[in-house]
Amino acid sequence: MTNTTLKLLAQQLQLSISTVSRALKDHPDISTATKEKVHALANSLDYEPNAYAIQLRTQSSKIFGVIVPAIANLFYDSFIAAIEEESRKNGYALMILQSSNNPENELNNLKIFRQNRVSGVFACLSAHTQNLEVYEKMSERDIPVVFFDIVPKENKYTKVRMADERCAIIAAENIIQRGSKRVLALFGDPALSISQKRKQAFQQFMEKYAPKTHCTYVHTNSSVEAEAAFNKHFEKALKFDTVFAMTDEILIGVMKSIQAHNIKVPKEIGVISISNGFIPSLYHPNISYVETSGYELGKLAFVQMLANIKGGKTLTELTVDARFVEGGSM
Amino acid sequence: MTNTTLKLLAQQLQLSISTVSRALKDHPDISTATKEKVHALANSLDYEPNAYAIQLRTQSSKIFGVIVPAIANLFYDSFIAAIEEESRKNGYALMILQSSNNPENELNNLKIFRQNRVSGVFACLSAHTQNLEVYEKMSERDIPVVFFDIVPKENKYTKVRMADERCAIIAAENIIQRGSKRVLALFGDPALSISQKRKQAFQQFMEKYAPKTHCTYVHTNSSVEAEAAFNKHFEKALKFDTVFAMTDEILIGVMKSIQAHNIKVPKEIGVISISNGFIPSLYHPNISYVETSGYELGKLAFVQMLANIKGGKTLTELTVDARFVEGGSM
DNA sequence: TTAAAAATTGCAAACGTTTGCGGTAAATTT
DNA sequence: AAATTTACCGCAAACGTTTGCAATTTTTAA
Repeated sequence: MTNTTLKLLAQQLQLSISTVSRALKDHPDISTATKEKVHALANSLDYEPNAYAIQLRTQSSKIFGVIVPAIANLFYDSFIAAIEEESRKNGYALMILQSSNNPENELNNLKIFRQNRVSGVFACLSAHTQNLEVYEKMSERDIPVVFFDIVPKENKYTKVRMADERCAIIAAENIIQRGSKRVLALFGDPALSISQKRKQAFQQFMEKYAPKTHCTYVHTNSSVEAEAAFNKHFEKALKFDTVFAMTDEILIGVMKSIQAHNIKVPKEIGVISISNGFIPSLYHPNISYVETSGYELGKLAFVQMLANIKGGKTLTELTVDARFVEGGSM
Repeated sequence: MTNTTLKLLAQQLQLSISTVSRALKDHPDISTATKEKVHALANSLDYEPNAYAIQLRTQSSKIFGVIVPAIANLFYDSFIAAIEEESRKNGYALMILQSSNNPENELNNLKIFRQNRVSGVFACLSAHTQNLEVYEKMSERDIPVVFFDIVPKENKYTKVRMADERCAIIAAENIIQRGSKRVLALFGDPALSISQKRKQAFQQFMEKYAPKTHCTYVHTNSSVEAEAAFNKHFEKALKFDTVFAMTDEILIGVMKSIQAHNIKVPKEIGVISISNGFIPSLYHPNISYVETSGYELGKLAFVQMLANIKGGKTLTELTVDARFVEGGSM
């Protein structure tokens, strides 16, 4: 079956295409009588405007592009869920592509976005992206880019991210409040700025406000590494009374070891992490964590995007605040 | 900056638009000399074909639509990851929308897909969708639909799903092999055909091959309910030696209770579930499970889609096979 | 040398919209 | 009754491609 077009409607109604077009969008030039006729026929014939023709004519699509390292990720998928919701409300659709942390894919994805003339793109840099030229190219094309989570350092870009330092500090506060004497603090890939920021803030805070507390800092790249690290340090005579996990991945490794050794939480050891809340809720007792909500971040990013589109450029770095969520592990 | 178009290239090269167009796609009619010239200029001017113009002209977009109940879901996001990979390989992009299990959203999403003239849609029915007219409308428009996971009953549709009965039977086999005497079997929403299928297959198999084993069947709708159900049944005098969880959600509830009571797995109780593997890997020992891979399902769905597009209609129901993955919980 | 074949390139229509502008008929004002 | 305003509608160009066909030039064959 061939799609119904304005032309078809016009023919059947003995009207011009322009009249039909205007009638469908309630243009004041058109009489109510014809408007009704047009709407009636359009409905019965299931008229659906051709988005491509519209975009070609108006030079503006109603599509946003999104680049994430991986969709299958507890943080990013809640981010995506958030902007998807907002997009729908605002009449946009989403085109989602994953970089798999591969700069080459990132390039290709951007290309697809350009070819589809997206109205804007939400981008999370892949881990080791150095070259930001591609993103410059987007700006030249007047396609706004909102960076999120993993963002470039230069402040000529629009970006939203978690308040990483605050997260680390909130965690440290709670550790101090617990009266911890020996803590094992596990961080992620040391090459990532997110690991650096969190560790630095954490360490500074601890040294300043609890200089007597003994902290051991370890970097791990996976949950398996985290498990091994915890095991190694745990089996030494000096036992930790608290463990801090910078990410869900690390927490998972830690908890496996804790379960394996049948260590009592929080009696024998306190556990605290930074998370969006899903993983901490899987254990008994629930793990206390500092919340970093991908969902909130998504909402914020969307606001930024809209501001960018409507009011020209707005170059700011916004962060979404963190809050402590009490589980039962401290 | 204005986008470079064929017209622009043509002007600069003193060639016709058609020649430039053909040169860029290596049409044999064009001499190598001009081809080179055209490519050179196109490169230096960063020419990107306008996807909308192409689609308008050729009446075929290179976009697939995907509808899932929720993106933030361990199963669906691996499904999405799979078709995203394949799509990229085949020059397609993805437009992903979530229904939030709301038939109204589902309708709107389909509309967006139609307006964007997607080449095909992958659809997972929302839980209580009854009216399949909308999908008929897609077919009328020659837009193939591949259903996945939650699929319609009628077999005039193309669908891929997990081998639900097989999953349940594999689980039952392992339970029997363990020599279980009393098992608690937890299933999901009884309204969903997936729950029905799994339960029926499980029950039949058990009754046939282990009639003496005492099975208690319970339906729960959330992980909290599952936890409560496990608690309730556990606290009765008659203890279970094995528990079966139909989904990750249920497994999560069960495991919380198990941790809370500090029950030893697998010594005091055996645990087995149906899962894609992520959740079972969070516990120590890893939970044994029957694998249902969203990733595999995605690959399969994509093959079906391509077949549909290339070779006209192929109405079949394909299932991806299940396999048992040994953890340490049985 | 001339006719025919092959190699190149260009013309123009079409895809389905939107929109500035001009035109006609009806309604209102003088 | 003439002049002016208002209400309604259509023409035609444009967005950036693709593609059948015709036109031109070059090569080959006779």
